[in-house]
Amino acid sequence: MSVPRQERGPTIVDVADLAQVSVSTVSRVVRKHADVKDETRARVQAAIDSLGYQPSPIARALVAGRTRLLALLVSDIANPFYPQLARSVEQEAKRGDYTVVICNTDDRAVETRRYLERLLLQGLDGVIHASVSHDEAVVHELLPDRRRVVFTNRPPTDPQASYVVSDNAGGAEDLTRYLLSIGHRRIGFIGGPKFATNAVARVEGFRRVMTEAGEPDPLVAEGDFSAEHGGKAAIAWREIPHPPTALIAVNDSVALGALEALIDRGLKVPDDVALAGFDGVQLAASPLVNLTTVDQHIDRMGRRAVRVLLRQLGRRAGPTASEVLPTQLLVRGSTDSTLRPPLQGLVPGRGGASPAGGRKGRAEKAS
Amino acid sequence: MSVPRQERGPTIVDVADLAQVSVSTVSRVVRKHADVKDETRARVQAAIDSLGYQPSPIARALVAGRTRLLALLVSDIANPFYPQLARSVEQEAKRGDYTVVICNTDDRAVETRRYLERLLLQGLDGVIHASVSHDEAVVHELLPDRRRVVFTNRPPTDPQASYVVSDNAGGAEDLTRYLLSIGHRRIGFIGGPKFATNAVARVEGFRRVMTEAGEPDPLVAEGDFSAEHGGKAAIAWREIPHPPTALIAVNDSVALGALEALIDRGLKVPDDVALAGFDGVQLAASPLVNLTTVDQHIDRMGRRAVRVLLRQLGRRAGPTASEVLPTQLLVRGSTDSTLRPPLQGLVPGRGGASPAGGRKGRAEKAS
DNA sequence: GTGAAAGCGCTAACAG
DNA sequence: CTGTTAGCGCTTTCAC
Repeated sequence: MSVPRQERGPTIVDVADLAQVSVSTVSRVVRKHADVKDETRARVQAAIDSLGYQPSPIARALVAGRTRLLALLVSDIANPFYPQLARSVEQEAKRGDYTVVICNTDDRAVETRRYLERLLLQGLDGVIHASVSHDEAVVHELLPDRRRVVFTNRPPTDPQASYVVSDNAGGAEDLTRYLLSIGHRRIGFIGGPKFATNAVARVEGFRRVMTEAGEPDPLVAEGDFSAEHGGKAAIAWREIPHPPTALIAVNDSVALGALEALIDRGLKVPDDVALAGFDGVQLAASPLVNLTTVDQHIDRMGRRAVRVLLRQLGRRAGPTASEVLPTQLLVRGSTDSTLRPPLQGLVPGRGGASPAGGRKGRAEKAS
Repeated sequence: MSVPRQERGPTIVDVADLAQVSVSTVSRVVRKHADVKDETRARVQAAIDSLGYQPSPIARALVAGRTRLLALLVSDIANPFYPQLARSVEQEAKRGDYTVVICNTDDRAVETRRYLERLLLQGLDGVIHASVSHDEAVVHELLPDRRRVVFTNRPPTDPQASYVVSDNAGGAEDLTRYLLSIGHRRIGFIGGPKFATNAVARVEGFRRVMTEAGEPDPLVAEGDFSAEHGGKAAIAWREIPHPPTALIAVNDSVALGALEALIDRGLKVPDDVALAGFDGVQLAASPLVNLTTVDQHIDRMGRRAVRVLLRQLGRRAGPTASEVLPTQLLVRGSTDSTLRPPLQGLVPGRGGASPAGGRKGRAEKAS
């Protein structure tokens, strides 16, 4: 393993030599810490500038036990929800002079463990946990200090744990009420895995409202967060006696899978079946998709999560903090045919008619 | 800044004490380096196990000047191309016991500089540069050792630089020839920024084939990689005297933007205008999109890039290596109406006809 | 105000 | 085969 060694720049000793002071004085100047005589400070600063000296984070980390490194744990970077979250997390972290590492867990606790073990040894300072895996125990085991972690996207079980999540149940309630209000009675919920507490909360909200509406035992399909699951569930329900007239997917990705599968079967959305998602990813707003959804304000959630984490990291004994953010229902063409439907009527060259074309109503209306 | 200090686990000294040997012996055992008597090794190993000792990467990095940390520079994690690339890069890096940090440059050289400065100080070992920004000079300035960087996605200018890229020109040529072969003469190319060498190569391939076909001055719209740009260019060309009958977008994201804009105007794809992309992102295969594209085999590209980088990192004097990977044309409904068109004929509830439904031909055929 | 000295946890000669 | 000895580059008492 004769690997090339990183060339190092000037060290604190070089600066000290040049400025004719001790290293401790240089250290003080660099950290603008204790009192240093103005003149000395100036001399040291000049030496720093002329050498282009920059302190080594590695050495600092060795001494301080801190790295200004945060990890963002996501389920699947290929699910558009996570890149959106990642961008906002990264941006906010940058403002606090932290760097973010993105880690894909694939919702497997073993991956959570792998990353955490590795990065903690590497000197990780904190974790933004946006993955929904059944791994809370692992996190608490590896990071017993609750202040170093903030859960987002899904609420944690541990009452001590810090989190920034959406009002998942409330959002699902709003959405369900809306579907009932436009006349749907048979509504199917394409759910996520039962270890995902955000998915569970959404199902609960749905169930609650349905029960209130006199539909105490609505259709619910458990599964994972894959588009395939969405597609399969949507199709399976076409075969049953009284197929649902509306579907709610546990998130936009699953909704997209359902939409694709429905299209594949030649079904019309929203006329044959209405469809809604949850998250509010950008893609859902595309005219190709035009999906009714519950907006989590992903950017805000990411920003808030970082703020909360940095606050906890910043003081010695501060308690953990938590936030529940409101959601917003976005009604689009996939449930409301007076708006543009998910898909314009573009038909193959031979046969089939084309629609009126152009816009049909506003593309979207907030709840 | 009274920040909580990371609790540290047992150190090498603890192990040495327990095993009644010197730290160097422990170090040897840990690194399975020099010869250690079996009995000693066993004793040390027992101590390691009982203490649950794990060496500190930070201290190692301080001594070795290496961290087993790689950075993946991407233009925009929200462009589906990059998450797909990131997954394969991450996976391959994991196999070599490296950890990958994903960095968004937004295609701004200043961001490249920011990340690189920061991470190099942090002890970054190598860089997979998949962002296409005009920042090659910055990279070479900050990382003069060419072995520490591999460019992917876009070919670098520096002849010494290592890279793993697709045959961008060739892919564009294949695509253009295909469009000509199905009868298109007026083809518009929605290009990217001129600082992006991959985009430039694609335009060149396009121009070459068009010239050969007797269309020496085809439509080309320069711009950025945004979906907006795709939409605007596609629309703008509807207004000119002889609008193109086919469009090629510099990548799938731009193509998606164009598709959305065309739909928005009530135009039919591929009948009013055919549309193709470049990249081969998963979304392009969706029945909602069904986009003809040039497959870059993103996963393979990411894997190869990591391999090349790790090889260069691994030996002291090995020369830099480079690879150009072949592409594959994927013909789908956005250019071939005998396949399923991008959008099934789903029309609003009132008015408009619905299509035959079900599949129309194979969803896709390789070139 | 400033400096000297002792590490942080590990690796890497160099001796035995 | 194994131990001793220097550091890696920085922070941090504790003196002066």
